[in-house]
Amino acid sequence: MTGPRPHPPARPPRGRQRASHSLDAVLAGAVALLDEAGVSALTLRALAARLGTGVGSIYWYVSSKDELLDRAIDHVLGSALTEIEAQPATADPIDDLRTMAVTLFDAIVDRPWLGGYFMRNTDVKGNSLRLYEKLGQQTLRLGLTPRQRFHAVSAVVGVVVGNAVDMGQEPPPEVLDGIVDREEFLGRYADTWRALDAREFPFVSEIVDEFAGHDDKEQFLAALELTLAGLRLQAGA
Amino acid sequence: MTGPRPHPPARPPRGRQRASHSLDAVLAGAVALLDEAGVSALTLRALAARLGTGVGSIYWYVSSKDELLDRAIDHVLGSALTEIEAQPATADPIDDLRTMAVTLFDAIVDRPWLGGYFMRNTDVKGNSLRLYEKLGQQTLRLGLTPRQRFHAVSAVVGVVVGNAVDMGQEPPPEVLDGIVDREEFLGRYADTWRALDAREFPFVSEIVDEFAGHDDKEQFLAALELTLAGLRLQAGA
DNA sequence: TTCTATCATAGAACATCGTTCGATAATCGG
DNA sequence: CCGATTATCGAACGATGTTCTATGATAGAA
Repeated sequence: MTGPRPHPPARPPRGRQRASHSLDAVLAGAVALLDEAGVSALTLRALAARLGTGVGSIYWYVSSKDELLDRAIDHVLGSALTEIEAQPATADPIDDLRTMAVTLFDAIVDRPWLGGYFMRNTDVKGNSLRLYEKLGQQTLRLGLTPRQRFHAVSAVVGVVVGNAVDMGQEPPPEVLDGIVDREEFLGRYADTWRALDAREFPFVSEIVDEFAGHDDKEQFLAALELTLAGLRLQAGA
Repeated sequence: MTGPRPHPPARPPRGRQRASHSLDAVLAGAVALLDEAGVSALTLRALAARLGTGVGSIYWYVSSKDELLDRAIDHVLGSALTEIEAQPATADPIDDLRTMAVTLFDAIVDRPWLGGYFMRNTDVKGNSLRLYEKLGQQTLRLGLTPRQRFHAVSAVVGVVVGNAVDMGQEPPPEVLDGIVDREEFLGRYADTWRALDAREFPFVSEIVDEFAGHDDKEQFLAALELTLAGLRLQAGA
């Protein structure tokens, strides 16, 4: 084994690039890994390899992997935030609340790995807090007590999170490798349900077809509609 | 280093105990570890030490750590299921739905580690599916389409999950060690929020006091009430 | 009783991961 | 030109999930 070979510059040192890797580059690489293969693919070594640096370098920009994940999440939440801020306000706060929630959900559809870690850190300076604020501002236009407002936003966020964690689960290897598509996977699952005794499982038996062809987005929208209906009722009273 | 010392019987081989460690014993040990210090404490080596065996033995009962976790979850969900099955049905399906959801949530309050992994596997033969069925049976008493029933149950489960994942997060070390209690931790968090500009963060500023003294259970109940109200509206129409 | 196939156990060994650490450039103010 | 700061790299460490082989226990067959 050769000793530690000192510093073969990974990049041509030409030009004046002060820092060959900024924090943004590290975050972008992390997000790319997450997008490609989920949370399990985000590895310090894999990230270093993608950036063409060593593992130690990453720790100069970030103090731990947890912080790396937090910052990566905040990074992508920034896009959702600007998108939400661009949406014009209508006369109905609850309609606006729905639009925002849908935007959030869509962001998670695009990046399923977000599902499990969404709203992990409501840090000041973070985009989570701004998102939270944006949602809350709509409740300020409703005739509610502060506590009701607080609970209303929590409920809406809860609906988003509750429906997103399902998607956050890493799909089984056979569908990830493309051997089996999602439709067939769901179909197999449904078949095991169909084999159940309809007397012991009357509900599952009745909705198995709905499950077999179910759309996550539609499912989320239905759940959102229920809490928004409840909220409208509460605000009207 | 001494060589592999063969087989010091971990248990007195008296009596007729066929297997000194049953699957139930392994699961009980896993649950105990989870209850004591969360998911990060569930380690094959820690579990082996607690059971007084070797790591390899555990793999005789379980094929992977994922399966171990799945089975441990299903193990504790069994208690929740029997508790739910013991609840007498009332005349109002939605009231029963609420009772069941609360029971589920309470189970997660007792075992915060459940939060993140709740409803991970709706395997046949598993208690998740039976729980799902039990919830669904209440919707069968409502005037809804199959799709609406399917969505209703998903919504209720979503509320439970959405409010449970927050609790599933492992608390920071300082509160886990008892140096700082939860109240003070929340208080510090709230203080950083209070320092925000009220013009830029009108909502957060208004609800910061609600947040500082908020109760997870109450928050969950409020969210649940909203979707149940929406559901009642839908069933009535 | 003895033999043998199966049940069950134990822990070393391996690959991978997050993290730490010291060595070493590159850069810049003085 | 020099010290301090900034930035980089990869070896090494400890912990973890998993595999593997060796071995003891057990029960039925001979």
